[in-house]
Amino acid sequence: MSLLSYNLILKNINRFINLNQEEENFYVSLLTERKIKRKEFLIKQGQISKHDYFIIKGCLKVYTLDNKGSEHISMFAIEDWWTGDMASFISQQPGHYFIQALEDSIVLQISKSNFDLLFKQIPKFERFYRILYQRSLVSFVQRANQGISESAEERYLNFVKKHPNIINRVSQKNIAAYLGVTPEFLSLLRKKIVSV
Amino acid sequence: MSLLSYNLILKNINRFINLNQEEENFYVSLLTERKIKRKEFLIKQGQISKHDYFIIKGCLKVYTLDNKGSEHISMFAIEDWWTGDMASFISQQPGHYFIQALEDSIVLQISKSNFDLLFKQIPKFERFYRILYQRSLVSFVQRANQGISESAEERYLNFVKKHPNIINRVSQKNIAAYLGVTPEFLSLLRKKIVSV
DNA sequence: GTAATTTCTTAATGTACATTATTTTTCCCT
DNA sequence: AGGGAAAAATAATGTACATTAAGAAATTAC
Repeated sequence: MSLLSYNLILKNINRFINLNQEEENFYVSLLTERKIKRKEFLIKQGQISKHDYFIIKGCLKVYTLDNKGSEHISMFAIEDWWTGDMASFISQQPGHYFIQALEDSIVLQISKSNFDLLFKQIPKFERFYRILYQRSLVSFVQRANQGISESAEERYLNFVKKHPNIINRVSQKNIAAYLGVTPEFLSLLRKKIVSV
Repeated sequence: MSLLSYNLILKNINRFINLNQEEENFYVSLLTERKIKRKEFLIKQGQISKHDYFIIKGCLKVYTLDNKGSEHISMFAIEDWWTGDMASFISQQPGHYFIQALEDSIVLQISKSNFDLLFKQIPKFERFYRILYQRSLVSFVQRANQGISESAEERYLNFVKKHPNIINRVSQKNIAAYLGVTPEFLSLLRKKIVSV
């Protein structure tokens, strides 16, 4: 595991809790680095999710396929973000999500058993995840409401404003699958927006 | 604070962590009981949310008004559930949500300062909230996806299956505002479903 | 560097749901 | 218990977005 990876994840964690040198060493010992090429999968629908992931470099999408076979992206994960199929990881039951790399990527992963061990050995991590989940909840509640209350055009404009960096890295087809519209309709929206 | 309230919230907490007698006493000392009549508000949009709530009895709705003035319900809170405007409560900034009683209700509330104190005095509560938030996240991620990927009819049928008890207590107008459709369209859906 | 794929655009037609208005039913209040 | 208010049903018309199909542009792969 490279020094770069090590620094990035510890800096992420140190936003909320302070670890001493010994704790840092122990924590890092629970992680493994994994390289994944564009189009490869971290997990697939139906599998039990064995790991939780932190992105060091690259970009991935988390998505499901509905019964009609169409793709719904629930998040894009880029550098310094956490991702995974939480429901499957926690329950160790088959999951509903695919996680696929959109660019060659590097992630750090922690296994379920090491995740459990972590809380036993360094209870401070309860606090870290309490705060991390709390913040995630705030944005998911917001997104759940937006999904229901806003038009596709509003959702697109909000996404552009909030994640300009992602817009430039990800195809419109994927943006459409995130917004919950067809690529054709997104194309139409963009044309309309530009012409205004 | 009644013995009934006391037992219900401690039982809820003991699902995830074990408190000794002293800890239970301290925890309960941080709470206050509040009665609220049908149609009254716990919090209103624009206010800073001073408390987090646990429902002892009754039923409330958490909702926003969008810029067109229409109502979007993000959850119904009933007995043995937690609720609040988490974003506002945590940040102590003005919030976006209303919480209104649909029936005469009794809640236990904890203030922001007591919430902070709780983590200092009984760090086990980090674990409790870590697990609570983890579980909420799992269901919100699911709801965010359903909001985007399913038709109104599918969302209605899922809601009926998942929360049959709530269906019977809450008006169709409110169910419609939760599902993100008009009451007129929900009425049409129900007619169609019954006739099948 | 060029063929092969994939992505993006444009346009015609179709459908899920909104809006508005009216009537009927249920519920609430004193 | 009865009058008033809110909720629910029904129906006509309108709109946001889907679907299908075809061609143009951009990327990928060998």
